[in-house]
Amino acid sequence: MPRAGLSPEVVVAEAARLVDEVGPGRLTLAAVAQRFGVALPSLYKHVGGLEDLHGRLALVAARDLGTALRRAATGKAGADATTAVAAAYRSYALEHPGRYGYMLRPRAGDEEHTRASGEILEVLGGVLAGYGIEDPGTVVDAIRFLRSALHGFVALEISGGFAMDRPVDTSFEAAVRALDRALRSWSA
Amino acid sequence: MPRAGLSPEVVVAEAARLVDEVGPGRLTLAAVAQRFGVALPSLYKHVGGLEDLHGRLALVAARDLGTALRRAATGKAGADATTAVAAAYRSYALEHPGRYGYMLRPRAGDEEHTRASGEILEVLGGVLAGYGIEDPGTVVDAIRFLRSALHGFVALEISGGFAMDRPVDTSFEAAVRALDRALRSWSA
DNA sequence: ATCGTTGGCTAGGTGTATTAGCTTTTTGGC
DNA sequence: GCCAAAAAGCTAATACACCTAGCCAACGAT
Repeated sequence: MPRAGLSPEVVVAEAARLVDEVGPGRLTLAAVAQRFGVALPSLYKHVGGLEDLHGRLALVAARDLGTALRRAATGKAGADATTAVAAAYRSYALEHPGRYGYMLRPRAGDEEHTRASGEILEVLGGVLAGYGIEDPGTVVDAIRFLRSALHGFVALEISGGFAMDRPVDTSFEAAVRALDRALRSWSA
Repeated sequence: MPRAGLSPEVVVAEAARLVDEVGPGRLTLAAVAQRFGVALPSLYKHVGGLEDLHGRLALVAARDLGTALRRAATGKAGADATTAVAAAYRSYALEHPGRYGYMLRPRAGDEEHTRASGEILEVLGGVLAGYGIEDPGTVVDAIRFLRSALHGFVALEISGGFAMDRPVDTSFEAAVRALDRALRSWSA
């Protein structure tokens, strides 16, 4: 019985790769086990079950997206920052559609996920600072608006919701410009 | 063996009610059958299976949302139309979170769903007309932007993504105003 | 070398989806 | 009204998937 060298991290990473291929909702422990050439129950030595795995994917997605956004935002401000962060957001979601789909479904009371989400919000807040949006309440509104537009766009794109005959890239650029205008006039 | 009086419509309607209670992803044929006091396989006389049921829910959601938006938009233009349509969109999604979650996952090649989605897009296009956005390509971009923002907002709200300490209603109003500004300056 | 811990395994139970085939009810033509 | 055909329910059986329990081999520290 040679060992497969599993660990929680390895299992989650492979599950993330798998779910990006097959799509969210089609992730099964059976398939993950098969990838490792291991019997299904062996996975329970590393993760708590399917729900637990979902939650871990949510964490991975939130963390990775957060760092991607952070990278994209550094050294930029205003429209540049908006464009860069939006592009990074979309890239991550399109390259990792499976894990992205789990990002919003963390395990109940997952402190790490809360922190990872906070990182994302902080980056978005930083973008807003470049527009002079500072009032605490207003910042929350603007963050939610920005996040809604980005999430909505990529969610629709991933699910094939953009069927009309126009390049999605073009529409995304237009959306980013629209966001920029909305943020510039936020105080109005 | 008295009959239960099932039909495709009745089954789908009950499934829609159920999924709004338990949440998308927790819909099972077993639970639907139990609601009717009927054995599970009996459902197969009316729907083609779980996947088929999902697709039918997608159709119901798209149709009902479309008519709700149409009602909200009639007799309004500009910011009024935007506000009314946005409110109707959010209301439908919050009142029917389960079926809303299936709206974007129609059965492959579902012609009726395409038509129902077209109705939604048409209403949104009508809103844009009030802003003088007429160029065909530009209209598509604006529709996608509007839809992204609305979908993103309610998707985040339904999944509990708005955890910060500020009323979601307030943020939604701010988002609608931002959308209005972005649309007013669309040609810029 | 050994002993405890860890990481695999098999076996078994539960729940869901699905198909096959049977029976009863309803219905429609005569 | 009767009787055949269709429709709508059923039970039985299969196929997966998740999960738990408990066994045994491999590894690592002493």
